[in-house]
Amino acid sequence: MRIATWNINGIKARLDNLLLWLRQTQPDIACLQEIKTTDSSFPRERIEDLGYYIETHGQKSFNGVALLSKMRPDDISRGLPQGGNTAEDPQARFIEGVYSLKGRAIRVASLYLPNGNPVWDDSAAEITADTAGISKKYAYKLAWIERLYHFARQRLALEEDFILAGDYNVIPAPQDAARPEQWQQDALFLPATHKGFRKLLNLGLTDALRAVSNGEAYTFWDYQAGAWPKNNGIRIDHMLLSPEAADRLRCAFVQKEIRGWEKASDHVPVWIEIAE
DNA sequence: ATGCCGGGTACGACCCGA
Repeated sequence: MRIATWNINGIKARLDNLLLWLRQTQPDIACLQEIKTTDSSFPRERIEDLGYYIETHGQKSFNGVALLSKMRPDDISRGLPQGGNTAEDPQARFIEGVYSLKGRAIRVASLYLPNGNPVWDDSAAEITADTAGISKKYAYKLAWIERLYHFARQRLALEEDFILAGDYNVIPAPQDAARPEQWQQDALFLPATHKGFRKLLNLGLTDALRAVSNGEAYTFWDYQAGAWPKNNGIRIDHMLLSPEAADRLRCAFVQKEIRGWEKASDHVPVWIEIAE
């Protein structure tokens, strides 16, 4: 079974690329991020014509995530639980599907973790020992990682195949950036960001790409400043696996060449193969 | 280079991304 994740940076602008990719790569489940549209405006027909079920959690203009799957999902949930806080998250960044694979349940989530920049600005958040002077955007990112931690801890207790896939906006280590010195003060690389990501991994999740290779595996190249021709990339799209899913991991790939396509997204797809 | 490109909104510039 092939499961993929791709931040497509706008479903309407990327529909032809998405259809071409679906035909070529044939993912059984595809996690999309930054669909940048509402559920009712999502262009369903040509994707359904390729044999995919579509589940979306969208909003107007920004964010938005989706799950495409060749099998019908048994259950779908939208939004990351707030953990004690009943307020709805106004940003559409999380959707989870439950699928049946030869009698087993497999849970796959598509997530778009907040960017968090600028880290320091005038809209200082609540002052605490850990967060003095940081922006509301960075505070939201750190809180979102903490919410994801609590969610993952609950899911891991089920001891099922569970895959957390998406755009994490986290560069895990210096080797995951062509120019790590450029990211030292960035929300994608700051110590507090790494601390949250490590806490998540330390629950027992496996970073699928790093489980199969220590080599260069960038997934994002900025549109600006010739980042793509210079290969000034970063690895920020990840697939984290429960121990049950990691046991079945066969391979993991980054489809780097797709960054060179006409009208490319600034992210490329990542996919894994899981033994059935 | 706190904005070099590109998408969305909506039709003139702004907001946003990483």
